[in-house]
Amino acid sequence: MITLKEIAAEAGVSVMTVSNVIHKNYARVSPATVEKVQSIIEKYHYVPNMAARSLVGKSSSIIALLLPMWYADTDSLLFNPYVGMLVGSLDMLVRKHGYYSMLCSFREVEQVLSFQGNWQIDGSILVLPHREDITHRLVEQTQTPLVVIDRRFDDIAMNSVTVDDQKGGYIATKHLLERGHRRIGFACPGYLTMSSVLNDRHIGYLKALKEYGLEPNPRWLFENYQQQEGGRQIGAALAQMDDRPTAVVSTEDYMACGIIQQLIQAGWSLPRDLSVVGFDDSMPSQLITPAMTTVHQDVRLKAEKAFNILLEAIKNDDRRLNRFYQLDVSMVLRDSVATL
Amino acid sequence: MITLKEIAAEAGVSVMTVSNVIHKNYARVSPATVEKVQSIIEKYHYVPNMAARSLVGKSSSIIALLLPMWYADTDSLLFNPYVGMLVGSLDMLVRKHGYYSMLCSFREVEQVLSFQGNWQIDGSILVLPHREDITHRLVEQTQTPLVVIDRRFDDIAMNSVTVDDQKGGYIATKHLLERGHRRIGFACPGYLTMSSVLNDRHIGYLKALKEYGLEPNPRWLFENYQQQEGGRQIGAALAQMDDRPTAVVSTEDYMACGIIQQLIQAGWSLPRDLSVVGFDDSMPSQLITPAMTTVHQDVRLKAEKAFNILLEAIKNDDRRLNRFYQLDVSMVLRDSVATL
DNA sequence: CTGAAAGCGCTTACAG
DNA sequence: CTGAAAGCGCTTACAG
Repeated sequence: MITLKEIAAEAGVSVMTVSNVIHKNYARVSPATVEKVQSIIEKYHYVPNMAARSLVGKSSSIIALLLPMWYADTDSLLFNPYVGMLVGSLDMLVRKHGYYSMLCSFREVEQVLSFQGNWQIDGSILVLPHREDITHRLVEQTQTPLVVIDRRFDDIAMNSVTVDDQKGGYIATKHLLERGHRRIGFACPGYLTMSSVLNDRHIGYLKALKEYGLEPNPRWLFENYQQQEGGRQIGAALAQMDDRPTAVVSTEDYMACGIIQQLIQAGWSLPRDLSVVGFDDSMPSQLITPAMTTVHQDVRLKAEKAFNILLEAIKNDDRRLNRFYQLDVSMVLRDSVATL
Repeated sequence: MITLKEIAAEAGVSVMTVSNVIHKNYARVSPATVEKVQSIIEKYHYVPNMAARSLVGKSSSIIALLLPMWYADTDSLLFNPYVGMLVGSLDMLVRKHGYYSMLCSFREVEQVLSFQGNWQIDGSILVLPHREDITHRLVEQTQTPLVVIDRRFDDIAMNSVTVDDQKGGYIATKHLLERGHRRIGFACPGYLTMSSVLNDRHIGYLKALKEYGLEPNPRWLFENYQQQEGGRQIGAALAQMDDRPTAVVSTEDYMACGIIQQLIQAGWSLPRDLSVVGFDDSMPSQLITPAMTTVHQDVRLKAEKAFNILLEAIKNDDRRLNRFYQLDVSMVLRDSVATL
């Protein structure tokens, strides 16, 4: 690895002249010198040492992608395909803008703060922050710009990008109502009251029912484990019920998949015997049969909005600009809803 | 952010004594001094500046996770759930061993080399390297330890972890043969001859057929687009055939999902009308109905083996130790194969 | 047990 | 247009 010093020696100029050429401060260097230095740079494939830059400058060019490990000790958040999609999209933006992505799996706020200090991170993006307490403390204590995806607090200045979850719950339910359903259940993981995301989706559900003059039936609120396992349990419960709904809105595609799978295995014909609407339009929703009608969110756009806010916060050197973007949602109609 | 210098000043000792305390060189510092310095470190939550360390030492503590962008210009490799699983597993190991993960999406070898120089990367792991030419050049030209996952070259020293693909193709086919099938097709993406991975799976398939005295039927070699789309095309083709197989081995779960989905939509009953075996045991294989019988590979173990080899290469300061590990595969029996 | 010195590769004022 | 100097935060010999 060749250094500025060696280039300077070979060109017979000072180190800072080479530095000026690299940074294209051509006003400060004669064209002849520029050319000479340039050719040596190319000859040796000079690449700057970012550690040295980071040390002297105020910027490290590193963006931290914060991945909480609040679910399982041995699982990475990247096992979740939605997170893969989000992190992948973010990384492409990071690279495109000349930054570098570092992964930071963490359990405690302190780990993030250490990490940020270790690398003089320019900014961070937090993904899938289900734990409200830790997220709140992180927002309070971070010393560098931070954007939180999928979570917003009203009592503190913060940057975030969320999805219009209320609308999502609303249009999912409304779609079923328009197809003639009046007995509509709601399926979600068992921490409905703890998660504003889930809670908003539920509020949207209630709102749509109300518009049709319907009362929610408490027996049709299915709280269970998350993902497929919970869905299978709910499917099994549905199969046992006398007074069952004709349709279910699920707050997760994976849970909806579990419901569908369980019932098909029990011999039901879907969507005839039960209509299901999922949430997120994640990959399996189009792989299963019947392909799932679901609430779509644009994950790439989400990444873009988050990154743009982060960029702005970095430029303004303001760790909490208090910027906010709410993504729209839309229905993707496939085959898991029957018209009554 | 407090620095060594400031801690030294407050403790009334030299910078290098503080450094010795941090590195636990207690033999070189009196217990009283250790305690005094320790308390100041804790009081101010000192964290080392990794850029400075990287600059002075030989190690940056950064591991690069190399993600080729040879598929689509706008897609990250992390959109692939298998890659998410792998990268997530790797990141957990990286963190556990005191390293840091940087993502490096790239298209050309030169980008990787620059990246490695920029950050004085300690080591790199390359994931999903379908492009043989670029991978080969990368192995030749890398200046730092590198482990390649899923690809091996015989003409050059390299570190790699692969899967016993030949065995995979063999046991998948054998399973069908044991269940009474004699008319068995093979479905794969259209670059069978270019990919040693796919080719090995095909060799295993042929070997199993041969054991049963069967000739492969060229009409039952289905090459198509990759993933679900190709599977759907193959499903459509199968639906049209007169002389069709009773079972298909697919080199990809996603492709197998497409086949299954297409045929169910065409009114077929699976596995009665067609048996399907997938490959990889990726997440959707258990979400669909019928749940898919597939060849399982242990992605976590794969990550572990790759990381261990990398660690060894780093310790030995040898960029091409020429270490190699081949993962075993096994059948996961679910519901997509009928007994004839 | 403790410290003064040199240096990693770069950038940032400053002087000419 | 060009350069000498200082310094970012740390570690590594070396001397005592």
